[in-house]
Amino acid sequence: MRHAPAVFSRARREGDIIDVSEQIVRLTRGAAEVIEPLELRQKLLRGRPLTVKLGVDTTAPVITLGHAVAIRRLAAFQELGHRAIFLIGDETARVGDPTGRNEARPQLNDEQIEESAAGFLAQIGAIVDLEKIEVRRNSEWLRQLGFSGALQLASRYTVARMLEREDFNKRFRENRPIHIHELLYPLMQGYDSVALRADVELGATEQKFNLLVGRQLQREDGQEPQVLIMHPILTGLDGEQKMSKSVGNYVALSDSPDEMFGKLMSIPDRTIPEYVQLAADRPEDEVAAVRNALTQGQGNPRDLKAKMAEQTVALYYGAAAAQSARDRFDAMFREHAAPDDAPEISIGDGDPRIVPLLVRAGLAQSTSAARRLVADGAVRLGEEKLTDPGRDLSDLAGSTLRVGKHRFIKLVR
RNA sequence: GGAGGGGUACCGAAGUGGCCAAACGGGGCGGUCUGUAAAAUCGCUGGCUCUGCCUUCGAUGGUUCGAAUCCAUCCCCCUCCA
Repeated sequence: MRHAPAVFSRARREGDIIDVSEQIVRLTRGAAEVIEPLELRQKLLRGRPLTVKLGVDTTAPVITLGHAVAIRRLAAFQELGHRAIFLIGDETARVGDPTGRNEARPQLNDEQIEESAAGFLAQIGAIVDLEKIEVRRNSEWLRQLGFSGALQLASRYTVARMLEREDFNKRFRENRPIHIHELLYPLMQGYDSVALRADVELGATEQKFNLLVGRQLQREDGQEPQVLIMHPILTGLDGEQKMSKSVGNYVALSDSPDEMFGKLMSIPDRTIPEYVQLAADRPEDEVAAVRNALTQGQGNPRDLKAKMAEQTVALYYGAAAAQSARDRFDAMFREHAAPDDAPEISIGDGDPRIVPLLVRAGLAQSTSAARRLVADGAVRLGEEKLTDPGRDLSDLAGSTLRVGKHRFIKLVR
């Protein structure tokens, strides 16, 4: 992102003095598009806190690093002393946002909505200080609107303009159903910005249409239109589809440091810069440095990836935990060393033969599966593969077996 | 309201009387290799007292020496027309 030369207007926040240009760099880090950058500068130059709104789909049961991208940006505003509003679309959840879907989302009842919102807030505590952030619900104003108010809102937009939106357009062309209430969704979201008198709205690039509706409605209401800061959509671990729970290519904020680190190490090399930017949330010059190193073949991509993974884990668990997750990963996957805390299984507790023992240890779901593991050569004692399914392990008390790439059990009497 | 299409293993999808524990693809697991839980490549992927036996193809009941495949009833999805 490029900006005009530094303007020396200053905002005073929590004892720090941060000039506007520096603020812009921090607030738009990782952004794909800002509408309009100049307006953002003007708003900041006034030196008063901006009202920033992030609407979230709190119905997601698991918060991923993908969700975290936007939330981190909201946190950045809050840290700089702005008024950060986390907007729960409780009323819109009753409608079902069609964005990014090819069909209508299910409509939820109040109980489901509150339950998922509570779960959502509990998970994002690692990113934002919930004490300092304002949590609002759009039912506050949407319910007061009433039917006539809704009609008035609906009269501000035409069907043709709504159909400009790609997903609606596609469904319309393909003769697939578009429910009338779905057409109202962008208006509801836009009206949220009017009701909050938002200066800035954050959202993913796929939200652009809805975000722009907010600008228009504010203009019609006589307000200064909000600035849109849109972030890219984080690619999932598979390097193909966007990160989501349903695809299964995700890292959850609730993942342990080890899980988080390991999952991040599985991304394809070409997505490393994207992750440095959006997952590790590093500044633009660092992202550029990584991108250069990769294209010019400097250094091992593996090491760049490990650094990114460590930085990302550190955001949620701190530097020490991230470092030790990295150490454990190296020990387990590079050196194939047994961890100190390998689970123990008692040979004496039942059949001492290898097949039933694997089942008892939970390393195979059935006797048949255990037989397959043994036949495949997945079970080894040091360098020796144990391939006899009838092998009696009574004499091996005290040794550690490795099963597959990274599972270990310690045999005890 | 009318007409039609479909429900098969974790998912998608073949199979329409025996050669079917059920092709193929994905996913998962494992071997080799490696820079990693990447890529590539090979193998496995219902259960068991495992060269054999038992259970499975929406549900139930039939026909048959024999059924995922035929018949009956029921349950559930979808499309088109109105």
